[in-house]
Amino acid sequence: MSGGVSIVWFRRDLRVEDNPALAAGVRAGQVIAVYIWAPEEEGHYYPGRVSRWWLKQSLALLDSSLKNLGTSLVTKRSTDSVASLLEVVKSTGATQVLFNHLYDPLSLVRDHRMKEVLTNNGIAVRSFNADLLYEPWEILDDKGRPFNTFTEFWDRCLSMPYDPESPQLPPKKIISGDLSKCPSETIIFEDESEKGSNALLARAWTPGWSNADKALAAFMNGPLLEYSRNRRKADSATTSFLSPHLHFGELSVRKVFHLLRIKQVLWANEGNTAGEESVNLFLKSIGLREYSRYMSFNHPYSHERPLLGHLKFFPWRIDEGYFKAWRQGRTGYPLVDAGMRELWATGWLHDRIRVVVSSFFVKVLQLPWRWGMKYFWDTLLDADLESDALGWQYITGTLPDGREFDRIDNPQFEGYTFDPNGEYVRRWLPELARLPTEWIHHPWDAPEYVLQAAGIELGSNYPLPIVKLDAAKSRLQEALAQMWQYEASSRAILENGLEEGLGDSTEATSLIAFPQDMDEMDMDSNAIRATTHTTTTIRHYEDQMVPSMTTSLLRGGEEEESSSDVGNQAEDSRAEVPINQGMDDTRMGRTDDMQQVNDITAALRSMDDLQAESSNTSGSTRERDGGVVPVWSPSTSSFNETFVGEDSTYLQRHPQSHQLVNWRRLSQTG
DNA sequence: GGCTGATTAAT
DNA sequence: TTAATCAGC
Repeated sequence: MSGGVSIVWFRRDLRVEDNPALAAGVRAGQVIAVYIWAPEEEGHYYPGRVSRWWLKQSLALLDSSLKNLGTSLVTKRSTDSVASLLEVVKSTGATQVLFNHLYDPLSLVRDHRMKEVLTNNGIAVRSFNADLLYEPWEILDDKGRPFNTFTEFWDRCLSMPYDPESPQLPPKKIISGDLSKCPSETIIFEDESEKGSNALLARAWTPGWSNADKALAAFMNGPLLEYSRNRRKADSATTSFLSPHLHFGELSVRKVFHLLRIKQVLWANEGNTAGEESVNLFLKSIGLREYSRYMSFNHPYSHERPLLGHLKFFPWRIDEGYFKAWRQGRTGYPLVDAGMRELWATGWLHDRIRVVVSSFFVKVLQLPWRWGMKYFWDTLLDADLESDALGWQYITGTLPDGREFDRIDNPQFEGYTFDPNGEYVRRWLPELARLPTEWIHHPWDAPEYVLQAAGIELGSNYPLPIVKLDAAKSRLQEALAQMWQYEASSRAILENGLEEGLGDSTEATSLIAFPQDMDEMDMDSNAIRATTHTTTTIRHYEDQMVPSMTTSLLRGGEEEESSSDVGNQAEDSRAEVPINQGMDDTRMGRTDDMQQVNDITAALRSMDDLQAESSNTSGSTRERDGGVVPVWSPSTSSFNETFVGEDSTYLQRHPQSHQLVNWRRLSQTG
């Protein structure tokens, strides 16, 4: 292979350090580094404004690093990244393509297709792990099945018989391939209207892999020590600020892991238990990121479907007024509103506050969790499909180890926990700045003279609670009762064998469309065309395993009518929304009966999908450093047996729930 | 040192 | 809510 030309396809691995694909290219001879911008392939998940801003800076820094090493980054604007890649291969005479793995559902499918297309064109394709401590298929329980609770997963990660790969140094020099026939194309990452807002971001953030390294050092030499003590503050100053760097792969998580471990040993030797504990906690948050990829790989639809089936029947409120009030920070609950204002203003939110606002969204407002997830996607600087899907499913209670759905968190109490002095609220809600701490998290209880002295007129310059908590509690009980009822009737339909007629006669989907005021954007059907047949290619150990996904499963995303940029919409309409003077519950639209019928039929349909799923592919094993690593197969992935285990307390308390999505039963029939 | 009620964190 | 840890007896 020496002397050959390799394409190194950069995606979310925007670093030269500890980048296995790049290193392999350098070893093999000449390198052509390529970045392809094809956001239309992301469908609904076209990157938001702040995310694009970050990407632009990060690519510029990567390019300059590559230039110092001897080549430069070729950028391409495309609507079909596989076709573009093939073009680059042909125009440069490359003989192999190297890339690092991604685990979001769209990438899994696209990368698999890419591999097939290139291989059919006689091009060698090799892929690597650069994003995780361990590949998802390496972490299995004693029976060889994937874990379905985080704690078990993470315990296993920390007790693996072999350590995560050690981070590699950057190459000293790159021999560039001939770029003359492969010119870069200009990529437009921001439009004129976005530039003003983006200018502010540069004050707080410095994207790019070398800056990520500095941020890591700053965190490890500073806030890390106090991490366990400080993590309960709404104030972000004590967090690592690494998540956007990690999202774009500017920072190697393996490097983070190894450095943390070294630090931990040092502190342990000094008897510094607080420091030791802090490292454990921070590692856990790294672990959650790992787990999000793990879940996405094993359940490639988890960004749009609840993993516990009964939630399909929850009667979400399709209420754009609620949605808007939440986005604008006008719910009347100061901690929630402060969070939403901070998110809007900065693209950032402390993890604790993300939990607060999303829990409020799902349980008090009863809005569909995917709307909230989409808004996070559009506005967060560290927007990350896998992490956000995991987070929202956790909050919604659709994971076996998620929060319990029927418990409503109280923003007032959370306020005094996370923001005891009200500083956070005062910073983001200037209209409440003069309110004494005693009332800062529940202004609706404040005596009139206190409000007057603080210049607050509730319902005028700050809203009354959009929904009172006791009302929210009873509404939630009703909704849950309804959910179980729908679930029971759909189960009855199933057991009576009526599913065929229903399942085939409708195009319904269990997905609730994003609000109509978002721009329509169709998915590129090529991008999500699933491969239902199996290739017999021999896998290299570093190869990407591909969970098989049926077309019908993926089509859920296509069929959906909607949307792209919630964030822009929010911006446009921000000023127009009057303060909500305590909304009348009866005005709130529920998903109507038709929607419920659709949901039920869709649930039935998805069972067909699952059955189709289980008939695909076959498993095998292969060597890895002397150990045997299972290759992905349906029996170790996805849909069978998962979440019906006895280990889930939620399911124990709600035994009805797993009748519907009993994947063990499904895979037997499939 | 062991019991008991309070506190807290929970993926 | 519950399990685990902690303070105080």
